[in-house]
Amino acid sequence: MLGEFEYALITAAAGLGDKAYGAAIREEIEAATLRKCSIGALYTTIERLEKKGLLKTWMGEATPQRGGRAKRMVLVTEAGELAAKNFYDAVMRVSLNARWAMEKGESLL
Amino acid sequence: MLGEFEYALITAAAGLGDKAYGAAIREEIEAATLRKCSIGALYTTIERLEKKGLLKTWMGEATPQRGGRAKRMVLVTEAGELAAKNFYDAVMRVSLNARWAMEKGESLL
DNA sequence: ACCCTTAGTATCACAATGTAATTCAAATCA
DNA sequence: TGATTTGAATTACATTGTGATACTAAGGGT
Repeated sequence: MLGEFEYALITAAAGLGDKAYGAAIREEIEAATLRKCSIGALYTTIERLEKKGLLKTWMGEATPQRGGRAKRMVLVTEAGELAAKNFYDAVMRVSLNARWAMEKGESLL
Repeated sequence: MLGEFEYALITAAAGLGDKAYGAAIREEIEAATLRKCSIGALYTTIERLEKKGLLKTWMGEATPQRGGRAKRMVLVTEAGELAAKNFYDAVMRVSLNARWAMEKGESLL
């Protein structure tokens, strides 16, 4: 099963589409999470997810701008999307009947 | 931050109210999760959560039925509920805009 | 030409979490 | 008494999460 950070990373990458690369993903995560995302967490996790086949990555070209170093581009694979969906569904299922999950009077059936 | 299993455990215990003890929680988790919950996962996690003040536990009386051994009763503390809520909210926030989280045409705003 | 700043990636070591396997305890029932 | 049943505890190891630190290359200013 995915961990919470892994889930956040996949979701961020998926949202960025073809603009997904390390640093951008990091910003996404911080925005969505409201917490710092350390460099170590980022690249270590990217590597692990790639090893599991949930991401595919490759080095892009360096861009012609100050500091424009080559980027590690990231693509979420089918397996990656599926894993994310499973994580999400699992949390939803567990949260049925949880007080903190019931807002707006939804009965969640 | 809580892990996913920790979240499931707190949620199960909260749902069981004053009937929350090791074995019952385990069944809850398996039902909600659709996956096996090993004994080790259970008690190790209970212990860790208690150490962090998210749960309180104590030994109950042995019940007068075959094998009715004393139970370790579990109560979710305020801090525990808060942590669970935070986990849930974090997942929700991260999942805004995620394709797999948008069902029923909700725009999620 | 040289150094500073900037955008990025890479790695290591360790902490926190997740899980299986195995053992122990106490109570009934035959 | 001893087999059966409910339930808890321990051990050891795998997986995830994270901070600290280092590295690389480009542009800009002087």
